[in-house]
Amino acid sequence: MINSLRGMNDILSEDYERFTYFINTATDIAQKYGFHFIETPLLEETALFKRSVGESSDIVGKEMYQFIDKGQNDVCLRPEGTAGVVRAFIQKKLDKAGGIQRYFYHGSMFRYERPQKGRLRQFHQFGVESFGVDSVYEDATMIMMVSDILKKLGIGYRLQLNSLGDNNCMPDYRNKLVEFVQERKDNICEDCVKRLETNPIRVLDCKNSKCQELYENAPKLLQNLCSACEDDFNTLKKILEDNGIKYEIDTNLVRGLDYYSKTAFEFVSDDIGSQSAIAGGGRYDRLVEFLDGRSTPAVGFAIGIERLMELIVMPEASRDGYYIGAMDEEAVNLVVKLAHKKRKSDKVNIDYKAKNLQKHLKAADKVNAKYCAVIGSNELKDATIWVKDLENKTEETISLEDF
RNA sequence: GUGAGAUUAGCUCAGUUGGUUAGAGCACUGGUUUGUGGUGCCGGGGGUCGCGGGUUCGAAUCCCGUAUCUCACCCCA
Repeated sequence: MINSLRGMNDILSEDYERFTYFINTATDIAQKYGFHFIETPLLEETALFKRSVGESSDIVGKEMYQFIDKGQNDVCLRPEGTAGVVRAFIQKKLDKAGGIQRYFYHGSMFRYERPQKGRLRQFHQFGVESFGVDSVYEDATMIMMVSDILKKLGIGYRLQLNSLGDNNCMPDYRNKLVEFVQERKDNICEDCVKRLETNPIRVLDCKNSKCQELYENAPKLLQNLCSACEDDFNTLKKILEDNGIKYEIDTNLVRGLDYYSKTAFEFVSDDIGSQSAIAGGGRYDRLVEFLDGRSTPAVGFAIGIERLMELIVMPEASRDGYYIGAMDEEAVNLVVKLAHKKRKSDKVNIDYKAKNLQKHLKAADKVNAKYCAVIGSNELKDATIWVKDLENKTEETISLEDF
């Protein structure tokens, strides 16, 4: 027997219902915010992710499904969605077109990791990218959108906020931090020593409690912002407060992808185990330029669908459509014909075997049909059909023409 | 990549110190006082006990390997 690969799941039945319910509600909300769907390839040139996500990140460094294709191209399955959308944005010359472009997408992402709760090798994200708006109102709008989606799905969350600064203040801050950490180099963990070289900001995010103790008095990002960044951050907080969205400031929140600047946010759930980040995003004003486009401000977020699955509160399934059955072998043909006709307007389940009434009612109940319609020898005789409303428990026998 | 625990019927799980044809509930299916469901009664099918080796007269049970799942670390959605 051949099984699916490690960390790659089939989605069917109830899971699929949940999955599509999520996609539908998220899509609906994104469209209400004025976003348009975009689909980008699952396979991209490896260089795209090396440049955007960053070679120092774990995602690119050790988690990519990367290979050389038959044309000797270095390609990989996308590990995240933003890079592809930005690539498309530039390729279609929308950066030159100016104005505002807003997109949403959903689809499979691939990371070669050890699977655990809330983490798969092929997983699904729903994401949104907005180009051409430098106002912090857009950042707030992103957060409101995630909040709307989660609320609509009945999911509780905590919102964590931080500002990563911009080209103006970040380099200075980074130097300060490096200096601070260098002085304590002998006592920090191996990973942090590495981070010092590759991406020093990430030491803040280190899970090692000894390191965290040492960094407690480290210079804080938020206290080293330039006035423009600080103003924006304060405005953002104000907008969120005005719109009734609670947040926590987390000065150590560092997004794992290199392209973020200024606003960074993460939605976390306390109900799903250790992989608690259910959505994350922020501003990435430098990325378009970095990928050879004309400098364009941008913000976005992504939601991890699998992590939400068990948290989604599904609306109650109501009875729907018809179940049609025959009690007489001779009526089966007729039943098939009726189902074909009825399916033009309603959902119809049908049984091809003649059975007694009790069996049909049970079967109709099982598929959650609203009506159970049955033809037996009596009905066959006078060209009628017996229809029972399973919800209201009423029944009637009507002519086939009226059915 | 590291660590821990699992893997027996479609699903959830029993299986006593290794000992005859491996069980239950649910699901599926058939019958039922001859046409009324979600909540009756009686019956039936379905498992090479994850896979591959080994120990033994004998292995679901003990040992080794391997795959997958789960949880955690790391990282992230």
